[in-house]
Amino acid sequence: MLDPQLIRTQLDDLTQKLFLRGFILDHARLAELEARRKQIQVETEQLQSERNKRSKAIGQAKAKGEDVTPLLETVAQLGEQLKASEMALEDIQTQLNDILLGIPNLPHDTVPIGRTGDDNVEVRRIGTPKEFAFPPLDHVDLGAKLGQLDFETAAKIAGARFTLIRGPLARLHRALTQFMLDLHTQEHGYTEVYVPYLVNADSLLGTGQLPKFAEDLFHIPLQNYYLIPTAEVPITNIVRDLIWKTEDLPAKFVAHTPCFRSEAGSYGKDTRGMIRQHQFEKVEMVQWVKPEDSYTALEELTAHAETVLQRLELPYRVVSLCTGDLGFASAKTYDLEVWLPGQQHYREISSCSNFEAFQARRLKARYRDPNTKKPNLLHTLNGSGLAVGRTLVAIMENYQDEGGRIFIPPVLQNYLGGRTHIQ
RNA sequence: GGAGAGAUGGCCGAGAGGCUGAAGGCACUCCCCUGCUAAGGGAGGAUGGGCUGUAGAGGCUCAUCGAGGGUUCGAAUCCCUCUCUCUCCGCCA
Repeated sequence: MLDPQLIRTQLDDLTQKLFLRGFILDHARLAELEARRKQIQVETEQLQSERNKRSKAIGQAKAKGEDVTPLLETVAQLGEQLKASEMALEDIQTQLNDILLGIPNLPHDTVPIGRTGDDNVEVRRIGTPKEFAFPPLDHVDLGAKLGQLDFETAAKIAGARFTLIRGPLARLHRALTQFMLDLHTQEHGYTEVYVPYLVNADSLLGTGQLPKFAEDLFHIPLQNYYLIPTAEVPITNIVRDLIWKTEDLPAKFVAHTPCFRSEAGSYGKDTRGMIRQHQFEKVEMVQWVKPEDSYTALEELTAHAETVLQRLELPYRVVSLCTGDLGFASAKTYDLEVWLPGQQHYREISSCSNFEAFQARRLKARYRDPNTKKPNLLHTLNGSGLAVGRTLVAIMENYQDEGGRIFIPPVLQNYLGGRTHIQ
């Protein structure tokens, strides 16, 4: 959520910045609602003040043993008036709040301006795609050849967009999460957390998935739980409604969780293979930091994710998302895209974002500023480190040989009991 | 699932219709005292919002005692619903 002050004081500027990311703000309606809000709120508070004064007087008169009936008469219609005013205020505040909750974050000044993914800017490219002496297969064919990747059985058990992995490949998949967690906890200073995979609506509201993106989520209506679409939700909500100890900043947490996404609206997109699934594993890094540190933190967080790719010796590039491609809550995002020989394309494998105070405002996530001694909103960040399923895909495709064997990257071999390849 | 108890400021903990935005304590900030530390004395201080403004100085004001409704001129305090926590029994990985 944006600072409501911006709507009062810098509506034009705001409208313009939001336009850059493709969001049309209903400027006139907002201005009108805001004017009415101001009038009604002042009115309501005056009435409340009046009521408080008179009630206090009644109490004092009563204490002295005086007759209070004349005083009671003077308050008689005040109650009705107040009730009507309060209802009007509540109504308008609900309207304003609904609008506010639907407004995306403002892009940071360093975010490239553009409309679609084609306008994203490549920041750097690390590693060189391997030249294969044969036409490299994609992971689906490789998995079928190995007999270890089975989409048909998964479809029977659950439906489309699910995967069944067998044997050594399943172990490799598990090894990847262990490797990633070990790296981030042992070398990057993150605290591992185990979190709920089902969350309530408040948590999703806090991180920004609700109310706008309900159709992307799996919802369990009976108990009113939602399956998490990313560990960002449970981890970031650790700070909800808290004043975090300033000496415990920056806070850095990492978790491995499954992620569940309905993928509504992506029909026909990435239908082949395990690139886009209803259920996938991810190792997620989350930080909350002082506002002045958040852009340094974004660079560090991105580097932490990159380290995974570097250790796995996978070629990748870093892309700065343009204003039009930015996620709803993000002020700035770097995507890491790994090279997939089977597709001859770089594909997103991690997304690292700085949300500034956008989530923190919804979450009431604060710290005490040592200078002012006042609570202040934190900045939150997160990034995948990495998406495990896609990492498995990347390893299969980049480490295949002509016979369809998959070599295991050296850093992973210990996690697989010394195994050097899968066949 | 059954029976009971509870939820109050950064933390602990009183309060049981009006003078309580909330005693007391801890932690915190400032001052005094002390050779240093410890101890002691004094002062301050919740959070969020609105209006005004010499616009992070001030002034006025509203809301908030788990959440949401209700009763009342007036609710932390009474009533209803919900959530969560704890204890005992049952069940279970």
